[in-house]
Amino acid sequence: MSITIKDIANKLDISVTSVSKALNDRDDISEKLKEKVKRVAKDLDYSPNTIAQRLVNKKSNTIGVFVLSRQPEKKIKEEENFGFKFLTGILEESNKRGYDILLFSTNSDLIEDKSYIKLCKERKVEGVVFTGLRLDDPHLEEISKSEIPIAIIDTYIEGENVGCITTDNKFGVNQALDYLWSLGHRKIAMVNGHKEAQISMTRLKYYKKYLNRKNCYNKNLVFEGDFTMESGYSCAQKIIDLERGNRPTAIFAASDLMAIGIIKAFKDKGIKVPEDVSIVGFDNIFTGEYIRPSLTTISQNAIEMGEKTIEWITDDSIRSNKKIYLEPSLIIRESCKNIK
Amino acid sequence: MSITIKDIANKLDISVTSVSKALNDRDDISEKLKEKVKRVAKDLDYSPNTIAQRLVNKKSNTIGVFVLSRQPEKKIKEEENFGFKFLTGILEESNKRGYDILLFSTNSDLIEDKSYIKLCKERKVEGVVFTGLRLDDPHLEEISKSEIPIAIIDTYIEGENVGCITTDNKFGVNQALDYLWSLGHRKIAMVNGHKEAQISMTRLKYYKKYLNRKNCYNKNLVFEGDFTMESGYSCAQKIIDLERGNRPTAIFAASDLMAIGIIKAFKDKGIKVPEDVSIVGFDNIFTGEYIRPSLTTISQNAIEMGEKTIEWITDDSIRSNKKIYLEPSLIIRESCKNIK
DNA sequence: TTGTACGCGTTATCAA
DNA sequence: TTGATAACGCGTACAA
Repeated sequence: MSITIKDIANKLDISVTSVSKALNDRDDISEKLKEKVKRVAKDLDYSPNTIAQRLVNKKSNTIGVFVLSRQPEKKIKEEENFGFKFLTGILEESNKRGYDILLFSTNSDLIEDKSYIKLCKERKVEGVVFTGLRLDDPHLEEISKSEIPIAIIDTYIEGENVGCITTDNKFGVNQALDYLWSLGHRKIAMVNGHKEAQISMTRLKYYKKYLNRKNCYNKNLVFEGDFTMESGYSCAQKIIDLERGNRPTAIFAASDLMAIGIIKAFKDKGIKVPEDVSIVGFDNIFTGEYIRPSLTTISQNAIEMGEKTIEWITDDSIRSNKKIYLEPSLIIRESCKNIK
Repeated sequence: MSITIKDIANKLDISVTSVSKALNDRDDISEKLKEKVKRVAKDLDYSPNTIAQRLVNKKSNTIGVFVLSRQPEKKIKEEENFGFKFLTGILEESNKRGYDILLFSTNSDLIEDKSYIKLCKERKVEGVVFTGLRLDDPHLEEISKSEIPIAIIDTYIEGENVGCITTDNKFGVNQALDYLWSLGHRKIAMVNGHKEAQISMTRLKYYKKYLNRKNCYNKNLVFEGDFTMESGYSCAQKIIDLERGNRPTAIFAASDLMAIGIIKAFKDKGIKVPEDVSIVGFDNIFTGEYIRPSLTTISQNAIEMGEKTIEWITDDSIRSNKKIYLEPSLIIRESCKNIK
């Protein structure tokens, strides 16, 4: 059995109240007793029972984190679970602020019969982070009505207590397209993520806007993938099947994984990147630097995004701001060519 | 305020005991009352307070997971934190078995003044998983004396309640060397991880054994890196500095990241892989498939390793087995050449 | 079958 | 300055 304050009290023949006060450094207790208590506590290797503390304080000091997959229906290769990237920042910031991180994921079926919110309510978590939330998630309604703060990465949901931490996609898309445009590209295709990710819709919106402004928008050049490499590969095949004259000279992919798939497909057909077609990705994953050609991409700072979620949840003063945008940056590597 | 069983009891004008029994489907209570209670619970959107349950049951249903970095002193790029790879398996298995996952990492300074064990004791976790534990960690002693089960990935520590889940490194090293040997390589260098990782020592041991058996061991061909790409790069420079006649024809690297760094260094010097030198890595990270030449490597199944940690912790029947080995496999790609 | 009383380990209130 | 008592929400012996 564990040592409790009762054991300390017994040993010193004083009340548990005094022990509690001493250990909590309250000032309505003598220094002398404090020292005695602390020494005995150390001797006995006492550690407080946080469960009891949480019960009486009505404060769990815990934040729940859900790492959902961008594509739940498929078996996840761990490398593709983009969500884990945010954990470094989340952990760092929550430790700093004294919160425990309760980690959930929902590959398992078991968890499904309880809603996210139920899971959180039972554990009395004081905030929730979601990554990879889809627009067809059955629990969106519940999320929007939440009474505890919920920070969602890359998805904005209306709700008094929900906030969105995301990349400034408008900025990112414009960076990518400005760059391609400056290289002389006019027929720029987009390989987008699936419709159930809000960022897909956002990125498409700004892609459209940009090209419409330039009078170069062509709806036949928009392809729908699902963020995976495989989907990039098959979208590229469709592009290859286009008539020569209709082929884009550049492709903007909504994820690096898809960009890699696209490059692979082209390589398999003997089409050269960037000589025959230029490609810009999104995410800046590690691999992008090592493929050939290395991938030009829009870089998101995943660590900072993770940190921001915890900041937003734990700091009421910024919580009125429902959308936090982080500026992405363009990483220029080898996958684009000047065709002017 | 949250709804409690007291609220349900009040509403039905019965005792909390009956409510508790009904909700827990005990058989010393009438079906009728059960139904009534459950209906009201649903109406009120009641959810049990797990904190209270845990206090009274003296069971936290929680497993603590520490994701330490292989190289704490450097700023961690998230892509390099190999530890996250195990999370998929850990989460899957713990959900299946009804355990919560409390996630820790120790980049933050704050956490340092409390030992891992203290952190765990306070939270009454029922098991602990470590990844990235170093042999110079100040808390090893404490870990070995733990009263709760501790599963350590890739490190074996003596202790009644500690177990090690690891790759069968003997098998892996032999696979790599057998392969290189079969291609005609006799001068095989090793670029190892740092000494504070137990797997480094293990891998070195079997590397030595193998080459000694073949009468080909040369201690000047062993280089110490620290698993990072940068260290691979600098080890490669030392190899390049060797006199022509002493240069290895093949290199066995203890991590894919180092292998990538090695390839980079060679490329920078105009040395060709695999034409001039063959390379085998370890880990099978995602990027290995996409670099040029693609990387031949020993593949570990990180998901399964994660699963095993939870199995080992929660299933007493296998806990007497202090070492669980998972068989790695050789992934042959382009980075090795037959020189016979 | 139902309910009373107590305990889990801690903190807070208030009286001594 | 110290301590007795109640409370947090729930489960369980035991009594009714």
